[in-house]
Parts: sequence; C-alpha cells; structure tokens
Amino acid sequence: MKRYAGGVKTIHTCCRPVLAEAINAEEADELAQAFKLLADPVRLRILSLVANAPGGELCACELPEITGRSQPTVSHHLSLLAEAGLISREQRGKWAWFRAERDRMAILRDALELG
Amino acid sequence: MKRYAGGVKTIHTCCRPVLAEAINAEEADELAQAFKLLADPVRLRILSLVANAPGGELCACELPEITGRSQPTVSHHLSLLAEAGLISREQRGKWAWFRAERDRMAILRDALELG
DNA sequence: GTTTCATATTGACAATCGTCGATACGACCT
DNA sequence: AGGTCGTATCGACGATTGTCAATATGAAAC
Repeated sequence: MKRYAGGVKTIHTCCRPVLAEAINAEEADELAQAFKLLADPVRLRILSLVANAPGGELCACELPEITGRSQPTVSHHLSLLAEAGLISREQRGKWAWFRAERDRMAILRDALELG
Repeated sequence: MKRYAGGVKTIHTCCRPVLAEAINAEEADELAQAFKLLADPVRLRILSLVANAPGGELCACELPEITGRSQPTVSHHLSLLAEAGLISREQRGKWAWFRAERDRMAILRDALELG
C-alpha cells in the first residue's frame, strides 16, 4: 500500500479546538494530516456522495463515472478515506460498499469550533 | 505575489454541508481549496496562535521563533491565510499585527456539519 | 539623507501527491 | 479449470507546494 508522507493515521478521538486553545507543533501535525484528507476536491466529493447515498451506502463501482477519474485513482482515494476512518468499507461479493463515519467527521468539525 | 495552483480565493460566505447534501464538482473545488489552508501544520499552528493571542492579536515578528521557520516562510503563510480571509492584517509602524476572523472559520466548520 | 529594522517578494530546489496504464488479486459464473 | 468482472496494487510522471537564501520595500529614528 502506497503510504503518504506523514503516514495517514486514523483520526484521533479528540482534538482540541484550534480557535479556543493554542495548539502545539505536534497537535498541529496531527490535525493538518487530517485536514489534508479534505483538501482534495475528488476526495471531498466522494465523501459527500457516500454520505448522501440512498440507503447510506455507495458502491465503489459508481465513482469512476461520477468523478471522471480512473478506477485506480478512485480506489486510492477510497483507501485514504477509509484508513483515516472517515468512511468504512464492506465487501459484498465483488463489490465494495462504503458508508460515511459521521462521528469521525465530527471530530474535525469540533476542532474548528469557535472559542 | 506568488499565486498557488487553484488560485487562493476568499472563502465564500456560505458552503453547503458536505454530509447533508451531495456537493458537485465545482463546490468540491472551492471547499477543497479552503481546506488546503488548514492542511499544513505551520499554517494551522499560526492560525491557532493568532486566535489565542492576548488581546486577540499577534505580531508577525514572534512567529519565526515560535514556529521554527524562516521569516519569508512565515510571511508566506500569513499572506495565504489573510488572502483567504481567515486572518486580517493591520500594519502599525514597522510591525504587522494579525487577528483571527472567526466568522470565516465558522464557514468551514459549518461545511462539516452533520446531516 | 542614511541607517536600521520588520516585512514582503523573488527565485530556486526538494518533497509530496494526484493521476493513469499496466497488472495482480478474488469472487462469481459456466 | 477457465473466463469475466470489480477492485487493489505497482510504477512512473507531472504538477503543486513548503522551504530558505538573497534581495527589495517601506517605515521609523538618527
């Protein structure tokens, strides 16, 4: 598996709110890694599509057509999102289905909470 | 001024919540550009330091030492954040003072609001 | 005007990352 | 077993970007 620079880690269960407390270098590293996941238009759209799919789940097979990206590229983005825990994967036969993990996303939102 | 790839634009006054409505490619581009600003540890820390500075403002002169980056690098990051409207700059004599623009940050937080 | 000092800009380089073609893997079918 | 189809991995390339040294800009003080 192709690893990314900082190493994509699962998003922590808690992040201090950036605007309410001054974070240190280490915390900034972690949070920035997480926000990197949202910093790509294709990943962000995939996340949104999965979250709003009928039945709450989306088949990977639909994404190359919708996003206009190749199957390997889509697979790559899905892996990154899943590895961070923002989505979860369930293999059913040949197909891979994904669901949004809203709790994980809430962690990132809370980090942006105003002071 | 060195422009970044997508062109750093001021963050819009409204973003649809990613998890509540499926966003289109154009919206994803805009939002991803915004999240790119939070996707760097030094920028994120600067943002946090400015937001939590005593009196609500921080002098640029303190940041090279705190962040361990050169003065040009700090200036670069401050420019990006200011251009997006996440911080505001006020020149006082030789010194540049920055304040956090919480309303702008709230836009990004709201985009992560759960469905 | 000249010096000093904080900040901004320029130019260049190394590292990162999004992308795709080719290929491997695995499940289902006949 | 062999074929088909959806997905994952590999390898490579081009574009983006964080970084710093050098230099420019501009304001205050002498």
